[in-house]
Amino acid sequence: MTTNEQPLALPEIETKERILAAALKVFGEKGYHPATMAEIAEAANVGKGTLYWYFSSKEELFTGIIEQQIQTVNLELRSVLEAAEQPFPELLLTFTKVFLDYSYNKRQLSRIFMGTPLGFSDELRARMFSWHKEFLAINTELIQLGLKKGFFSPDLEVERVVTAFTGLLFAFSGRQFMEENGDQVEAEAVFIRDLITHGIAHQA
Amino acid sequence: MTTNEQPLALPEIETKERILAAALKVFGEKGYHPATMAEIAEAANVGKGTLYWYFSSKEELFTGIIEQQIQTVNLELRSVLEAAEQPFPELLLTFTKVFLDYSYNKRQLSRIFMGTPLGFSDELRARMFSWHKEFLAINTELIQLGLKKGFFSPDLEVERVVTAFTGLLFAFSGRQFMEENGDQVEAEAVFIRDLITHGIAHQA
DNA sequence: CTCCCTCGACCGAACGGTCGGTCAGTCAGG
DNA sequence: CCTGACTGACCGACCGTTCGGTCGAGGGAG
Repeated sequence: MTTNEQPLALPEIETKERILAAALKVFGEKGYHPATMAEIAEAANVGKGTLYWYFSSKEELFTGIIEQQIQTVNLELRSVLEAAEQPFPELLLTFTKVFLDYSYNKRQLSRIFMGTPLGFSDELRARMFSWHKEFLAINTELIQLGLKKGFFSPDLEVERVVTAFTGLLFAFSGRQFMEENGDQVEAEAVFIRDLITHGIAHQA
Repeated sequence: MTTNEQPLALPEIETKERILAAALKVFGEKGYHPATMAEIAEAANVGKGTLYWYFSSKEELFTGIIEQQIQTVNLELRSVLEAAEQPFPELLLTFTKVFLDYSYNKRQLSRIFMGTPLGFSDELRARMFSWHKEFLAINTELIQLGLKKGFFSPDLEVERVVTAFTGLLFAFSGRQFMEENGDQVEAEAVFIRDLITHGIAHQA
């Protein structure tokens, strides 16, 4: 109990982490179908067979990496909702910033996540569907919190608001085709909050 | 000159149209990579070789079909901008409606268009990039028109507004993962216009 | 009208290449 | 010397593309 601190990192874990990181990179750069296992193996500095020691298939590797990433964002977002005694516009701002921060840093994730959910096995498609629903659920919580706090008019359709909000999040997180002028997270989050609260027409 | 009216439709044209329609369908359902030429051929009721009589490669077939579709939307959108003596909020509404109408009917297109631009040849990637830029250009025209008409405050960053607007368009056109409650085009377009003009907070 | 030749749209078996997945084997550590 | 992490040559399935060939319409000659 005294000797085995953390010095010798279990090689098992290290390799698995290396594979996951490489998979995120390669899947993020090329998308699911064009990414090859050989490429991932090379990027992880392991043999192709090693991938199959840790993961039973390309799909499992893919779902593994995505689920891990999504849980990270979702956790962060949920913690924003929990610590929510700020007034709603502040909350909206923080939420937006957390999301944008995350997706600027892990650009690959949003690329994959935004990507067409097409041409996958039924199982994978269902999985992606449920990820998306979970993400929508968190956003719905946010919006409903706004409703409860009297920020939104009660006759607004929640689903519609959620669609709009996530659309804005994705649009600013992605900029997938364009060059990045990232790290304007603050300004962009403010813009989104303002757009939602009072619009962007010249005069009120 | 008197006899050869249009009775015998040139079989050539008919087949090519059939292939294009089949390609739109299959690419739209599965995305670029998982779609196979065999599948497209089957859907078009032609032999696989026939595809190569009309198109020199899978990529060319793909770019052909997309370019045709995109030009259609772009043309419609531009015509909205041209006939623009309406006040700006009306214009915004019409523009949005046209876009949503189109993409509800041709759902495949927006799926492909929104899809990850990943794992393509450099040439195809560049092509997709330019399609996207063209679409952004049209939206920029719209926003700039709003600026000229004094609808937007002059110190708003145009690019930011365009990003937000296209994000909203895509979010409502897509609903890619969700069931469709389409044909609410009118209501959704109104929602977007209102969001932009005065926000959706409870009181002004 | 008929025979035959030409032509080009169309076909699908086959080819070459790629990729996910396998497995017999290696080797370091205990 | 056993165990288990790890390897990479290899396999079979699949896919884009090619190519030799079919078929039927058109048209010219008899």
